[in-house]
Amino acid sequence: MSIIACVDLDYFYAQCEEILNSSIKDKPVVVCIYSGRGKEGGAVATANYIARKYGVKSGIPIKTAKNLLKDVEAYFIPANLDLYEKFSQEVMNIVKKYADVFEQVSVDEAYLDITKQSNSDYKKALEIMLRMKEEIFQKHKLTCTVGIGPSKVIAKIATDLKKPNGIEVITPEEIPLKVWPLSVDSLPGIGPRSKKRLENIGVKTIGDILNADFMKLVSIFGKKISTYFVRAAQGKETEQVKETYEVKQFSRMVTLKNNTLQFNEIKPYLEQLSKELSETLKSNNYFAKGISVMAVLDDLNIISKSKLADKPINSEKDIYKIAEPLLLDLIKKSPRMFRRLALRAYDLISYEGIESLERFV
DNA sequence: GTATGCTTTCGGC
DNA sequence: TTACGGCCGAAAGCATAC
Repeated sequence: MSIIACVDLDYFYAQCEEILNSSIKDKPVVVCIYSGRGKEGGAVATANYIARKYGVKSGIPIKTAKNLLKDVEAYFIPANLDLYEKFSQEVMNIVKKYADVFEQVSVDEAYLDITKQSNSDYKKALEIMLRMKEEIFQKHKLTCTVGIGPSKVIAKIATDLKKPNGIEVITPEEIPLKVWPLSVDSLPGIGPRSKKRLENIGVKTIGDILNADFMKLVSIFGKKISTYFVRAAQGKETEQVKETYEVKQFSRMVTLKNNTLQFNEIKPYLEQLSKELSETLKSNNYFAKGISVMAVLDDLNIISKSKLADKPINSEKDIYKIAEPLLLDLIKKSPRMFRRLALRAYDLISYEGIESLERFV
């Protein structure tokens, strides 16, 4: 039987800032991404748990956060993503050592297959993960939360139960007790929409999924998703921990100074994004075949248009040449003004891939 | 009808 | 009362080929 661990670095961006300046850590810390629109335009990336007690959380406008914290001393810090990336790499290098197979899924989260290390023994698995937590804290003064279970989904759910700075084991035998009473949206993949649809057929908890009429689930969600729900609820979904995590896309995004639908006003932003995206591709040794232009409208709805190039590209000029007609198309069909603009490169090919391709030509 | 591949939208962090 | 980032992966939606 597999034993999987999920490692989640606690309130990561804000914790990095606390480590950098320990004098702030007894106060609310809010890490912000400023848009450049007015002094306080922008959104909250994340906040420490003290700030969360006041209702501050990821995604809310910075102004809202300031209002929630107006009566207390609090720190609002602009995000320093490069710094967090560096912290992440150092910590993940420690985490890696404790895994048979290691998969990083985001800057602050990783899955570990620890079946062999633990000899399929949950008690041993707990000891190993406690040692890992200890090493991370000793070396970086950084806390994380670890969930351990028979599958990725159960490990993830275990993590969510003990945040922050916790550790939780859910053995297969404990799933009925610890997992089935939880609300359906504790299951990764079930958001507000699916939750509502499940509620309509009387399914409120994860355990309810297993008592529901399977054909009814299939009629609502289709066979594939319904099967996932059931397997995941049983702790029997078997998604593997994948060693190599290959990047699939790069994107760059900017908030316009003013909302507009004028091509002449938007053009300089597209040129800038083309330049930045080209630099990102080149510095990571990639070419892209697919280019997509995306606009966030003034009502925050998103429209996008994409196209495959005839050949892999990575120069600013080639990217812009594909992107400009896409932008003109979007402007033509947009029902509203643009607020933000993004440029994405997908269908990536690494330099090595190109070379091996050329050998066949 | 099903498989496949591409485009567009959604949602997590 | 409102206020609103910048990424990413993948699902959903759609077209085409057999």
